[in-house]
Amino acid sequence: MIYMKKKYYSQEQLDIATLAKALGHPARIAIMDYLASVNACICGDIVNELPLAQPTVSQHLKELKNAGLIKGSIEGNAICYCINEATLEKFNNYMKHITTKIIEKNSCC
Amino acid sequence: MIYMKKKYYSQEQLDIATLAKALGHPARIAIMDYLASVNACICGDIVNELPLAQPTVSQHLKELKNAGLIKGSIEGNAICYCINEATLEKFNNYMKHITTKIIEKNSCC
DNA sequence: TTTCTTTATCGTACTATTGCAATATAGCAA
DNA sequence: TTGCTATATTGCAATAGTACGATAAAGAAA
Repeated sequence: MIYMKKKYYSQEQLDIATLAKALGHPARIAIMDYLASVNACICGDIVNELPLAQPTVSQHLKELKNAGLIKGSIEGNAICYCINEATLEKFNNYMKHITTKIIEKNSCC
Repeated sequence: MIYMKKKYYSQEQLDIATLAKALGHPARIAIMDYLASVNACICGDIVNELPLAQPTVSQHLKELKNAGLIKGSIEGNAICYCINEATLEKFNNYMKHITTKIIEKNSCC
């Protein structure tokens, strides 16, 4: 018997997957780490912090920015990047939500 | 002037990126959602839950399993999957850690 | 103005991911 | 045994991601 496929993806599932995907590369995790650890918002120092060429770092920054995980503001001829707390919070809440749901139940394996 | 690249990625950064990458697809988020919401650990019902063919679902389950996000146990000729809480917790802790670091500082943009 | 500095974009090569039909495997039922 | 059910694997086509050299853009400095 052929079953009907029950559903496509919800907007929330799409959103969370986009955020996770943006975080799904060590270079981008390293950028987030770095931005979180630096007192002020630093721009192109990230290039010196990573084992990657400048265009590659720029590309990773663009992806993080597109996902809403970081913000960039122009400062002279440099650009100041920093983490967008709100987006990170949204992601954390979703993950916490899933985790809580499991802990409430008795898992069977 | 040519700067030396300061570092490569830490093991933690590699691990977290792997977890994020595994979560970086709506189908795999939907699987996690479903596993979290179902009272008992269900196996191939996931195929009926998603708009994907069985081999594709099997592939996504394999990736989640490889990342350590889910566990599978054989039950007759079926396989019972469930979320690996420990891995999810590890991921959540890391994300929480980054978020906390930012909130402590005054971000500048 | 010219030059330097900083970041973004383009073009391209390479690699990885996604999805599925077909097939294989493995246990259960008869 | 044969057939059925549940998953996994293979093979392949299409798409997406990664990395970087070359170059562009745009403000700062001289």
